[in-house]
Amino acid sequence: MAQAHPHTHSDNCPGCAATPEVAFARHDHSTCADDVLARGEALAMAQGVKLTPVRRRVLEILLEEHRAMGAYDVLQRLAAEGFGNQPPVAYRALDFLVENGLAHRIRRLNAFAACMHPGEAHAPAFLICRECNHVAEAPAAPVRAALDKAAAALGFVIERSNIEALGLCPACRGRVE
Amino acid sequence: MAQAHPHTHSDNCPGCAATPEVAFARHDHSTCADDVLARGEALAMAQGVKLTPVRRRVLEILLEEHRAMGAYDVLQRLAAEGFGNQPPVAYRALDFLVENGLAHRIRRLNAFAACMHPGEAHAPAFLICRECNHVAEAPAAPVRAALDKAAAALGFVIERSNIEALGLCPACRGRVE
DNA sequence: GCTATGTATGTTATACAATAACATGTCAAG
DNA sequence: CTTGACATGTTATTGTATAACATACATAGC
Repeated sequence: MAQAHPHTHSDNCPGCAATPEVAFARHDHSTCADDVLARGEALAMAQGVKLTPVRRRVLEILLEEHRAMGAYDVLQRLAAEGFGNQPPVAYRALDFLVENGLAHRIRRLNAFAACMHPGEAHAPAFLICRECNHVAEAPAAPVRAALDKAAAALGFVIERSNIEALGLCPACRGRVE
Repeated sequence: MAQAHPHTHSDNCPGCAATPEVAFARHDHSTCADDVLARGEALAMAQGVKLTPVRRRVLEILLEEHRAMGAYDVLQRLAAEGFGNQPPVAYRALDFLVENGLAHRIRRLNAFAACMHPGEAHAPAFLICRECNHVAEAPAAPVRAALDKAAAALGFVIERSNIEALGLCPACRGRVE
């Protein structure tokens, strides 16, 4: 199921920013998805938590859809497949994935997206295109470092962070302006 | 009305981070509030937009309460003072303030807080204490710079950004752990 | 094997957040 | 004085998230 769309899809790839070059470029996403899912399983195993059927399926859905999805979007797909069809089912699975670094919550969109490079220590920054709504997960270690520094100056210790930006992706910048 | 609580309040000051020293420290907030309100008016004037009664009152409320407030909290206070008591009234005023740099939206909390240094070019980062729920607006120009750089590497142009962090403020760090 | 315990899932109901759509009012430019 | 732009008021609805409780399922210990 991981290779749900083994095509080189024509949309921009919202989450794949393993390398800057692919972030907003066209590429075969099935490879990313398979890889991420495999790493997710390994990671869960290593952390002693369980990637149960619902949780795994939610991760797969996020990878298949390959975009930021609302909890209710996910829920709809779960329900169609015989899983529970009440909000908590989706929220619990999504929270689990976020908690364990397999997905991210994008608050600006009230949405969730699969983490495209789980396990790797990373402080993700999300770049949201206001035109096409695609989301890229940018490597932002330096951003996080700067943030830690700013917090430290106030004696504040950061445990989790959300770094999100709204703007124009390369494609849309060319198209609309 | 700006000097609503002319006391040296004992809570930590959630928004005042004009200088790192005051961010989480005790201080007389009335000065900050008056100053901010005055600057807000000047700013609105300069930008050719109007700080109408509702909008002004919302800003005052945010300054008085001196914490991140939900739209419905603000609405409740507006209603008590004879302004409209329907959600759009609060949301419109809040959106206006955010749009014009007089307030910030803290998505993690579904809340809004007065900007403590309007006009100054700044990319605010919010430090949210998970214990006392206080919010500090940290100066984060370097963070924003790093973020711009990361985005630029992907050809993405940032227009607006939200940088939020959850953790422990100095006071709570001492108290709970 | 059997039972106790923790964890995951299912379900009901509700709380909380935000916006669509439309009506009314207000003010200043023409 | 009318028009147009913008602000406000109001109704209704939609969207997002969680509390609280019931049930199932695994597995560690007896």
